[in-house]
Amino acid sequence: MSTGTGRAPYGPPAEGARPSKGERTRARILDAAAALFSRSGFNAVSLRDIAAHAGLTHAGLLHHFPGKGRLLLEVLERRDLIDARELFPGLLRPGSPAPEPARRLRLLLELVARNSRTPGLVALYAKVSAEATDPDHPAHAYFARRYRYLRTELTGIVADLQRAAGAGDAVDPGVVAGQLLALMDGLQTQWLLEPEAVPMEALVRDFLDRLGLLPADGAEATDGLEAGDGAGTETGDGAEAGGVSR
Amino acid sequence: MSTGTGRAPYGPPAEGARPSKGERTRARILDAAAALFSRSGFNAVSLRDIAAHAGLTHAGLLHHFPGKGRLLLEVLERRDLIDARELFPGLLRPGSPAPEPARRLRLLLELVARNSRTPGLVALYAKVSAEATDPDHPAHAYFARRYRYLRTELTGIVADLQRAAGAGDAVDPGVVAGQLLALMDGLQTQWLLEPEAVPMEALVRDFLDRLGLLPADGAEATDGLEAGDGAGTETGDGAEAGGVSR
DNA sequence: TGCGGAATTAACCACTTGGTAGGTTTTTGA
DNA sequence: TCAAAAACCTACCAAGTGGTTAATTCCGCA
Repeated sequence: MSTGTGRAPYGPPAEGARPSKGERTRARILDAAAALFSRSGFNAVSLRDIAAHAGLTHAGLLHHFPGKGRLLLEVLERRDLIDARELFPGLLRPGSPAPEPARRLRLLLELVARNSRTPGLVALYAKVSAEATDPDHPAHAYFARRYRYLRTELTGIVADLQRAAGAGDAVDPGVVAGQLLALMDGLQTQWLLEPEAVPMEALVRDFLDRLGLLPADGAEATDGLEAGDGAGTETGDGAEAGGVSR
Repeated sequence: MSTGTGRAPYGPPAEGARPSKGERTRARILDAAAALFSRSGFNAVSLRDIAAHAGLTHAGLLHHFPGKGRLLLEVLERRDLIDARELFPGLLRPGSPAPEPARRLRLLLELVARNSRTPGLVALYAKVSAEATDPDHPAHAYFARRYRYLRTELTGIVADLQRAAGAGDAVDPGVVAGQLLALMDGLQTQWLLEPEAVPMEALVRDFLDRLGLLPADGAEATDGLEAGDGAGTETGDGAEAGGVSR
């Protein structure tokens, strides 16, 4: 969202300087696409809708993105960039200087909490990941890779937490990771249908607690919230979050 | 699937007699719609696709169903009818002669196992429930009602199981029910993307086991499988299952 | 056998879809 | 300042969308 991101199509962001007109439009288009995909999924949204939302023609939009599928992928990737910067550094840069387990757990819970406040992109990931189940879907490979990565990464976190808590390998960390990932996903669908009936964060926290993976607890749980969002600056009109659990 | 279901639109099925031509094509249309919705979701499938699959024109299809949304709802409802007949009798007939808890648990696990063998309708519920998150979606009310019902019903089952296992109320049955429902949902999305990497049934079973809700275990787990499908006779080309967890 | 209603169709409607072609305007950097 | 490049628009395309209408074919029953 907000200010400049990339300089040329798919290129790295320009750091200090004011973004060019093209860069600004590109960002506006991505914002609009994220908002509309969130509301109605991928298939039900037209390029003309998105373009109008961004203040240009759909032909103008296609000057910046080669096609609808590509646009979707860029929306998803940009979200990962903002959201998972800390939690799963390996998703972006394969060389992974992972933070310590306790911190990663806290970041994970913060993410769930943040999702609870932002239906928009939660809906994006929920809808598009379901659509992407179809092997022909433009984001199919993206989501398959994503889940594979998240499962293994989450397995590592769980194993670390078990070790830290002295809980041994009473339960297979891979199993717990798969369950945790599924839990977060499934809760989102329910929560989108009936927000007040599904306290996402509490349910995830309870799940972890029952496994003895939650530290001393207390009031330190969500402190430092919003601290990790960094350079993205979280402007945007629609919403945020959604990045990891879906 | 298979033979006759309703006599008139939305009417009860005719029992013994051979179904009329209209009833037969209606069933064929529902079969085709289920198969195609499963493959690509609701929005991405056209009435012409469905009609062609069923061997008629899309105008002919619209003689039997007043519109696309209605068709979707009937597909979903028919699935519930076949699938949840025993597990959640209250979904169909509000007067609920519920089976005993142990049996319901077994039925639940059987359902998960059956889902693991039938991607088609699992995909249907996964995709459509995600789409239906949108308040304007024709199936929105259906899914909201469905989840509400499943949560309370599952809460009852969990409470019964806790009582039967002597596990007291160590954990809130409502919490467990919500988690269980989410777990089953979330696993389906992952499983559809990468079937071999996600052993759905084992993960659900493990979750329940850790809560002490699984009985003695042993080989009796999936016996009597397929026993409960009853009059629907499970023909159809595409697949089955998917009914409850999504 | 014949008749009435159900089933089905071809043709059409107005509208939307993603994408392209070619020209015009605006930015940008020298 | 000025020209090249990037941005953007109008107009178009072929293909599809859900749905309607009016006519035809078929089925089932008397």
